[in-house]
Amino acid sequence: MPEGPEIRRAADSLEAAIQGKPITDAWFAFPQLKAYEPTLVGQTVTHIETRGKALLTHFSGGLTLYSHNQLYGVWRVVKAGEQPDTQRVLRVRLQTAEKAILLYSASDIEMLTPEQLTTHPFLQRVGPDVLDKKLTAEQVRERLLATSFRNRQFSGLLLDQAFLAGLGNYLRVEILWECELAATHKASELTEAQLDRLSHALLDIPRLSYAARGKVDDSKHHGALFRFKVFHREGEKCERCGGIIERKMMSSRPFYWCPGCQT
DNA sequence: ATAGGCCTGGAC
DNA sequence: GTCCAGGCCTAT
Repeated sequence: MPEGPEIRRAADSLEAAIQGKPITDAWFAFPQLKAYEPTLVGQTVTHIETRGKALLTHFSGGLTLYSHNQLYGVWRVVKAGEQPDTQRVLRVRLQTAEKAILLYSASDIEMLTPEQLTTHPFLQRVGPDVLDKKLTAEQVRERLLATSFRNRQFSGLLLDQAFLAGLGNYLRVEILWECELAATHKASELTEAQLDRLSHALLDIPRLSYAARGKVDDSKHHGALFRFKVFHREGEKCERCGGIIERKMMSSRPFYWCPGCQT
C-alpha cells in the first residue's frame, strides 16, 4: 500500500508506538546493517519523517534509517516480543519495552549519517512533498509552469517524484479525472482556470486520501471517505458524464480514464 | 519519452 | 508455474 498518504499513515502509527521510548532490541536482516544493532540499543526514535514514499526513522544518536517500500514493503506495529504469522520475510525489527515495529519485504533499506541524508540519490532528487502542510497551490502552480515541467505530458509528469513527491498511480488517475484532463496534456497548454484547478487537486486529493485514514475504497463500499472514481473501474460508468471508463498502459503503469469528460 | 530490469507478494 | 502491480533506476 505504497503511495504518499499510505506511507505517512504508516509513519504516524510507528511514531505513536515507539517515539521517545528507549530501544531495547534492534534487528536487521541485511548483513551490512548488522553492525548497527548494538549501536541503537538505548537510543530512541526522535521522529519519523516521510519524503514522498521514502520513510526516514531518525534516532537520538544522529543516524537515520532510510526505507522505501516500493510496491511490497509493509510496516507493522506489534506488542514487544510478538511476531505475527506471515509469509512475508522480516527485514527490520525495532523493539521497546511495550511495542515493536516490524518492516516486512522491503528491499531498499539503508542506514544514513546526517551527511549521507543530503547526498542520497533519491532524497536529493525528490521534489516537494504533496502532504507538506507548508506547500501551497500557488507554489504547485509555479512548479507546473517551470521550464523543466511545463512541456511534459501529465501521464509521466505526475509519476515523477522530482516534480512532486508522494504521488503514485492511483493519485495520478484520480487527480486527472477530478480536473477533467487527458493524460496527454501538458501544463503549457492549460487555461488559467485549468491550471488553478489542477494545482489545487494535486494537493487536495492526496490530503483527502490521507485524511480517510486507510478507508480508501477500491470496491464500492459505503461510507468510505475517499472513493476511487476511475482507478480499477475499467468498463464502469463515469459518475460525472456516464461515459465508459477505459484502461491502458501509460508510462508503464495502468492508466484509467473517462474518454467522455477527460479531454 | 520509452523499454527493460529489479524486487516481492498475490492472483490465477 | 505465469503474470501483474499503488515503484524506481538505468540505458537507449
